[in-house]
Amino acid sequence: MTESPRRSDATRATILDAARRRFAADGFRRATIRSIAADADIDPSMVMRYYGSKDGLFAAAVDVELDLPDLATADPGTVGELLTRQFLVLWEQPPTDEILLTLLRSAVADDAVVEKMRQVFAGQVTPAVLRFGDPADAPRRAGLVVSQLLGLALTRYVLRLPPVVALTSAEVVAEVGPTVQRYLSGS
Amino acid sequence: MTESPRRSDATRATILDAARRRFAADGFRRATIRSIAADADIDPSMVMRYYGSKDGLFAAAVDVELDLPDLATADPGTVGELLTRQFLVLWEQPPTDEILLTLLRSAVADDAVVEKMRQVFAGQVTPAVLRFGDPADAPRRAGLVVSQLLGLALTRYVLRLPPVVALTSAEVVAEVGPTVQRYLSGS
DNA sequence: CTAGCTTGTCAACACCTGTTGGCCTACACT
DNA sequence: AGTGTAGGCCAACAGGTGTTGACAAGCTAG
Repeated sequence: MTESPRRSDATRATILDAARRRFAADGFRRATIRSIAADADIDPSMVMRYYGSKDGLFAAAVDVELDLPDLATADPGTVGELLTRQFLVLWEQPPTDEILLTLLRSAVADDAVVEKMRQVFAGQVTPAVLRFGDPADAPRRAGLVVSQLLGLALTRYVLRLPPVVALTSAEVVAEVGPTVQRYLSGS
Repeated sequence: MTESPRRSDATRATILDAARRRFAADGFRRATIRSIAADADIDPSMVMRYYGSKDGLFAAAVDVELDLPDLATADPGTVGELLTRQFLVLWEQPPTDEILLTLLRSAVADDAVVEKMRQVFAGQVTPAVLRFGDPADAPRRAGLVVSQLLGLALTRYVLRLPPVVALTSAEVVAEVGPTVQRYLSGS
């Protein structure tokens, strides 16, 4: 059943890699097919051949799996810190770091990406919160948690506000963790 | 000393108004001079005549005065709620609502706008926090406060996550206010 | 009334974008 | 060895961008 690996798979992966980097650095609109192709040392028309269009390439580049921890089996007293720590890992380690940065950078400019972020929220974040506490107000609690965590990502990785960048991972967990904990537990 | 009002001042203001709306709706890159001119019922070249360039127009459009409350004279016990409430007003009332949306939408795509946001942070937010509590760690506390408040703006006004949009102003103040309070007071 | 400056329009420029089709090269199979 | 096909490159397209300059109308000062 498994397709035999073709010669082109390498270039395909190279393109996707360059695309992720460019999208992360420049956002969807500023990142051009030509610049991505140049980074991958390939002709722009190859990008079209393999991914159909710029939109197709973008869709392939931002397919992300958050792998959030199971909050149901976690220690209820430190679940806020756990989630915050995992969030930092996602944003600072390949391959999700570039993907998430891309999503956030592009969400502001394109409505289609906003929709994609809502999907990630509804499909991956809310279900995780749903396994903790009262299911009735889970969406509301998930929304508050995300407002804090995405704000952290925005100020730390996009705007790079110096005092927020200066915080160590442990400090972030210590400061922001309790906030997430309070939102999760239902204030 | 005051310049006599010219006939062109009206068009000038019309252009700036249309620009703010377009920038807020589409972000810097997607908002074109032609579309702004069309909204203002004016020729594109007029925009250039009055504002020099698209960058000049943008700079004029995002000149913002936050008018944050004086935290030194406020009740130290409710200063978090006070700041959160004022933040909501800024984001939901003209003329700052469109300006702030523009800044946030464009900051993600353009490094120059990121710099502008850092300036607003350093020039208007940090000084306000500086008037409350220990000056030594004021930048750090200001950074944490902004991480929560900008995250709120991001999820509520840009991504429009349904559960966050559904919150009333009073609910936002009740949920987020204590977080801001804790950050301000130094956890 | 006339001269001059302001306000505005029109057309064009040079550039960059995503996208397409034709062509060459080199491998793989018979 | 010969041939078909996949991988890759080049040149061009149509459309949209910010920006510019020349030119027409209209108000205002002398």
